[in-house]
Amino acid sequence: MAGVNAAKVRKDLSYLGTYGVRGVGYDVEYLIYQVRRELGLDHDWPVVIVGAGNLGQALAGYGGFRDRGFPIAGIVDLDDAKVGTHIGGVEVRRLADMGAIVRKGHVSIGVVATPAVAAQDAADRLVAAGVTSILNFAPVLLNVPTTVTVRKVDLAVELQILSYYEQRRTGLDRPTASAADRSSAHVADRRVLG
Amino acid sequence: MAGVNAAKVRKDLSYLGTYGVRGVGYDVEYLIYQVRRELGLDHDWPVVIVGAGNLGQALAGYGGFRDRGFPIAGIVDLDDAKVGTHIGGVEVRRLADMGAIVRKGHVSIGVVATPAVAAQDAADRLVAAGVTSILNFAPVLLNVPTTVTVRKVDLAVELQILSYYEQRRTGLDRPTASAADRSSAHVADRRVLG
DNA sequence: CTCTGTGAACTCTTTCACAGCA
DNA sequence: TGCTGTGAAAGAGTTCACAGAG
Repeated sequence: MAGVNAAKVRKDLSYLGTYGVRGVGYDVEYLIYQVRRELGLDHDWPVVIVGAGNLGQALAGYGGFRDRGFPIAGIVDLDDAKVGTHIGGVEVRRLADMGAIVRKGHVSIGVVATPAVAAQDAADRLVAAGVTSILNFAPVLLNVPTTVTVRKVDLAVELQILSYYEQRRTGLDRPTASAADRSSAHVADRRVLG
Repeated sequence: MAGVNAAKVRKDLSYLGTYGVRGVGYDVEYLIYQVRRELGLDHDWPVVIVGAGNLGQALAGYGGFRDRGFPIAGIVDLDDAKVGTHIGGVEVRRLADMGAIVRKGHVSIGVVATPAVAAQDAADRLVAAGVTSILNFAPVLLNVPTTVTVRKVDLAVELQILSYYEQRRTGLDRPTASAADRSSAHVADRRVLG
C-alpha cells in the first residue's frame, strides 16, 4: 500500500528496537506508540508562522496542522494593515511580538511564509527568538546557525519536477536520455504509481 | 552555496552532455539553457487546481507559480458557493468544467488541493480529463494509472520531520539513538545548515 | 508453518583522483 | 596552472535469505 517492501519495513522498525515477536507479529498499538514517541509525536508542537500573505493565511487556516499535533501559537506580519485580522481563529500579530509568542507558547518550530526577500530576516528573527527548527516556504536558502534545523519546501520546484517527467514523456529520443535517467532515480522514488 | 560539492555538480552536469570546456569552464548562459531544456522549463506548463479552499486559494494567489513558468489555467471546486469568485485573477469554475479547461489550455499538470476525502475523486477526474502529472497536497496516497506521475507534498509531514529533530535534540541518551540516526540519514540530507 | 530480526549481498549514489585540454 | 570529464573507489541504502522463536 505504501510502495515499500516487507524487508524495508522490518529493517526500519528494527532501528527503533525489538518491538515484534518472531513467528507472531507486532502489537500494532504498541508499535504505533513507539514510532510516535521516536518521531516526537507524543505531544503537540506549537508553531509560529511568519508572513500572513496568501500562503501564511492558508497555513494558518488549514486545519491539518492542528489536527496532526501542530497548533498555531501565533502568526506575525510586517504589514500593519494585516495586524489584528483573524485567520482560522488566530489573530495576526506584529512582527515585534514574535519573541513573546515564542516564549509564552514554548514554540520551537517556526514557519517562514514570507516573500523571498523577507525570508532571511524572518529566519534571523525566529532564531533570535529561540526557535530551533524552521520550515521554509520561500525560494531561498536560509543561513542559520548549525544548531538550527531548516527544511525547505519549494512549491514551484515540485511542479518543475513534474514538468521534467512531462517533457521526458513527450520529447523522447534524446541521446543523453538513459544517463539522465539514472542520475534522477533519487527523484523518481517519490513517485506513487498505481 | 547550495551545500553540494564540486564533484557532484560536475558529475550531474556530465549526464546532460559535454557542455563545458576543460581548462576553461562552462558557458553559464548556455549551460543554464541546456539545464532548463532538459528539465522541460523552456516553455510554460499551465496547471489546473482542484479545490478552492484555503490551500487552493493560496496556490492560485501565489504569484510564484506563474513567475516560474506554471500559469494557472483554471481552478475548480465542488462547492457552488465558491464558483464565480475570483482568486488571483482566475475565476473559480465548476468541477464539471475541468475537462474543458484541460483541453482548451493544453494542461498536463493538475494540482489536488482538496480535503483528503475528495482527493481520489479529484485525481480520477484529472486523469479522465487527460492530465498526466499530479501534485497532491492531500494526505492520502492517490491511485492512478502507471502512465500518470504523482508527487505528494504533505505539509504536516514536513513539520513531523522537524519535530523528530526537535525531540532528538532534547530527549537525548536513548539506547537506540545511534542506529536510528543512521537509518534516517536520507531525511537529514535535506537539512540546510549554515 | 508463520512472521520477525539481521548479517550479508547487492545496488545505487557520492566522492576521489587524475587524465585531458586550454 | 586551472578547470572539466570520468573511471574507480568508497560509502549508503535496499533487498535477500535465512536464523530464531512461537
